[in-house]
Order: sequence, then C-alpha cells, then structure tokens
Amino acid sequence: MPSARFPIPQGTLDMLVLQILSLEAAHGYAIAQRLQQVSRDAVQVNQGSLYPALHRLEQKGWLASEWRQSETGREAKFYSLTRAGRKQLAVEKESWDRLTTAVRLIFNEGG
Amino acid sequence: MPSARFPIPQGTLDMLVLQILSLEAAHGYAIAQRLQQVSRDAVQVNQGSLYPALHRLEQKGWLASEWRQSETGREAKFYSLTRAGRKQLAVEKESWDRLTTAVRLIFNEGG
DNA sequence: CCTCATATGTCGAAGGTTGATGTAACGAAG
DNA sequence: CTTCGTTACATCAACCTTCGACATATGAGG
Repeated sequence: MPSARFPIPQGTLDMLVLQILSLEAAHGYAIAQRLQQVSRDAVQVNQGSLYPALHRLEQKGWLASEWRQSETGREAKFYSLTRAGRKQLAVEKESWDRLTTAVRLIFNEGG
Repeated sequence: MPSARFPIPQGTLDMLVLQILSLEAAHGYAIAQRLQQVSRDAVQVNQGSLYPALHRLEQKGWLASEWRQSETGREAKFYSLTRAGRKQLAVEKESWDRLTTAVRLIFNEGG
C-alpha cells in the first residue's frame, strides 16, 4: 500500500515541476502522473496545488504554455521550460541541496 | 559569506526543533543558535518563527517547558521532549526521508 | 551612559497547500 | 443508451506557516 502520503512542503512542488519539464514538455495531468510514478507514490499532487503552481510558474516566466493534442487525442495545455526556467531550476536545486545537507548535519550531530 | 539564506519549507522547522531537543533540553534562544551553528549558517531561524513553533509543539504535547536558569544566570524557558514528542520526531523524520528519497528519484530519472 | 548580547514574545502580511467543487469530453461496460 | 471511470482543466475558502518588524527586559563591557 502506498503508505501515508505526506504533504509537500511549501515551495517544493515548483522545483519538482520544473525538473519534470526539464526532460520534455508535458501537460498538467501528465506531470502529476509522472511525479506519482517516478516517486513510487511518495509524492501525490493535488490538482488544487498543481494548476495554481503551473500558472504561477508561467506568470514568472519560467514556463511557456501551448495548447496541443495530448496522447489521447484531446486538447491539453502543454508546458515547457523557458531559458529562465532552466536557470530557476538550478537555483532551486541548489537551495534544496543546501537544505538537505543542513538537515543531515543536524541529525548527525550528537549521534 | 554565509551565502543566501533560503526560507525553511513549511513543517521542517518543527522537525529540526524536535531533533535538537532530543539530545538535551534547551531554551529557545539556544535552539536557534544551535541550528545555525550545526548547519553552518544554512539554517537561520527567525524569532517570529521559532517562538510560535515552540508554543505550537508544546500545545500538541510534544514538548514540556520549565523556567530555569540559563548558562548566563538568567531565567529562561527550557523545553524538553516528551515521550509523544519522541514519537512525533520519528514520524516526521520518516516523512522527511521519504520526501528526500522521492526527490532524488525524480532528479535521477532521465539523467 | 550607552550599546551589544541574551531572552521571550506578538503582530500583520504574504504565500502555498488542502480538499471540495465544478466543468467537460471520451471510451467502455452494462 | 446510460452510467461510470478516466482524462483534463480550473477555482475557491480555510488553514497554516514563515517572514520581518516591532516590543520588552536584563546583564555585561566599554
């Protein structure tokens, strides 16, 4: 069983979406599926979080969108990383690395 | 050059506070110092985040508090982990591990 | 005397996540 | 042909946390 889903800490979703889209353009629904699949159900994205996040990221210029046909033949809004988005992904990944390193230090201190 | 301080994702502070207190009781000011020192300035806790967090954790029964003299001779409120707090720390650490594992998977997928 | 470090606390603003709800089209099953 | 599950987008109020500023008070040292 997918064990308990834990809430995604604020801000983390943006980074994950950018990462997913760094491989190839995708529409919202597919992004959610991939996050869930790749993370083995550890990450489960609410639609109420995902779509606002996509709009947010697009408004900041990190994503571009375009209506195209999805694999199933229906219209879907495909998002792709802009150059600025690629830069932002690097920034957020570095922050993430710093945070996880810091947390590791705190947990290792004092055995 | 403590590099840029990044915001602590929601919920992470609680876990870090519990971890710090799992080693020994401490007052708020000392907790903030330790987080900063051990993380090498990567984690910097605002007072406006820390004190509400301590109250929150105490109200949930994960911390107990007691006024004692600090190392400097002044009165300070010392917090210690309760048994429930120890359990909660384990829960939050497991969530954290699952999250970081998931993020790693997402970043490693597709090179 | 004044300033810095210690030590606790509150407050409004800002921001993101949650869970519910709504829309709509398609395919398959009954 | 009707119903159900899946695809696919979107919005909303409630909730919670973090942030940054501000307030208060004591003690040590210049």
